[in-house]
This record gives sequence, C-alpha cells and structure tokens, in this order.
Amino acid sequence: MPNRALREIPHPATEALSLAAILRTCGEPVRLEMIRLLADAQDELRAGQVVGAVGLPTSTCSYHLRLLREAGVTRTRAVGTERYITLRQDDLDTRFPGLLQVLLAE
Amino acid sequence: MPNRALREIPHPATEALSLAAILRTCGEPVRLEMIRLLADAQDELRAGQVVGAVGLPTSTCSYHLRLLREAGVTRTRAVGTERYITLRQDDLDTRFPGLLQVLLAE
DNA sequence: TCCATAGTTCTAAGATCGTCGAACTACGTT
DNA sequence: AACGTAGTTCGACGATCTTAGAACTATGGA
Repeated sequence: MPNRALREIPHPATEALSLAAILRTCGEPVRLEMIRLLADAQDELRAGQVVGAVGLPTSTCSYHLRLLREAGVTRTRAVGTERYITLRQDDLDTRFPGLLQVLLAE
Repeated sequence: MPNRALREIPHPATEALSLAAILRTCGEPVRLEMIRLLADAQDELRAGQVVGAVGLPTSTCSYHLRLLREAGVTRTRAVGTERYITLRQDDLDTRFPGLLQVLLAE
C-alpha cells in the first residue's frame, strides 16, 4: 500500500489561478494577516499555529484557510489530523510576478 | 468669484490608502476592467466612455466608479455635468509599488 | 476499544455586496 | 423659464460573505 500521509486536498492548478479571485481573497484583513504570517514563518505552519496567531475561533480560521487554498494562494498538506500550510510562492511568482512582494511590503 | 469648474469630490489622501481595501476593490471583474480601460487610455476618460465600454447601466457603473474612487484607485474631476476619471498612478506607485503593474499585466 | 486531539463541515444569523430602474441634481442651451 | 444631457443617489432585491457554535470526521494513543 502506497504512502497515504498526504490526503487528497484539492488545489487549483497554477495556470487556472484568477487574478480577480486572488485579489478578492487577499483583500480581507484576516486573510492578509494569515498570508503575512506564512511569509514570515519562512516555512510551513500548522493550522493550529495560524489559529493561535490570529485569535479567532477554529471554525472561522478553517473557513479563511479554505478560501486561501481555493484561490490558490496557499497549499495545504495533511499529516495525520494536522494540516501544514505554505504560501504557493513559486506559483504566484510565476503567474503574477510582483504580487507577493506587494502583499508583503513592510 | 473663483473658478469652480472643479466640484469638491472627496478623495482619500495618499497616506490613508489601505492595501486590503484596494485589493478588495480591484478583485471585482467589472472594476478590474475599468482599471485596465483607464490604463490603456493613457489619459483621463469621461465617465460616459467607461459606461459605453463596459456595457452596464449607468447607475451600476456609477456605483463601481464610486468604489474605485473611495478606495483611492481613481481620481474624478468634474467639469460641468461631466466627470473625468484617471488612475491615481503616482499615488499608487508611491504607496504600493508594483501593484499597478500586477493589475495591468497583459 | 475508549478517549483526546486537530481540524472540517453544518447551520444559522447578520452584514455587505452587486444590480438596476426610478427619482433626482447639476449644468448648459435655447 | 423650459428642456435635454450627464451623472448621482435612492430603494429594493437577491446573492454572497463573515462569524461562530455545534456536530462531525479522522487520527493517534492508552
């Protein structure tokens, strides 16, 4: 039986990313904060760490993290019951060069 | 009596522009189209020209143009009953360098 | 097997948004 | 003063969003 540590969590293909959808998604203070958190971490964060940092209920964070994932801003990897989240930096840089720098400026 | 060709239309100060608000505003297909229209024009457009180009009712366009102005993306100048609209390119470049290039890419 | 943990999904509520006709305002013309 | 034009504002509607508790679904121990 193959390694199934990674659950099948759906992510949009890089070519399918929509600028308008990404802008809409990032134009929400909580989500922008999450993006900056992920960028500062320079590494993947466990969902629980994001929850702790933003201080909102788990269900609310789960909702925002789902929107970020569905817009193609983040990638989520499942290990057991945990979720590890990263920014899709390379994909975003490829598809919308300069966008991430703007989101993360200062 | 002083020249009153310019009505007092409120615009947010450059320093007051909010990235989240701008992203939210630009993450709407109609408004993104308007931004590109204004950029392509290389000049100010009369509101009526924008209406003609996007093909939506005047009242709907007026609504979107108001949001763009309130977010600080555009500047509106009144001459008589007409409104002349420009992108706030310099202000946006100053405040969020790179943003406009991303919005206008291809 | 039973239990705790991590996170998602469900559900419901209230808020905000996008659309567009109708009414209105401001200005120029006659 | 009356009219036409350019554009805004109002009012209503349905649609989408944000929030958060409750119920649920893994998964990893004891």
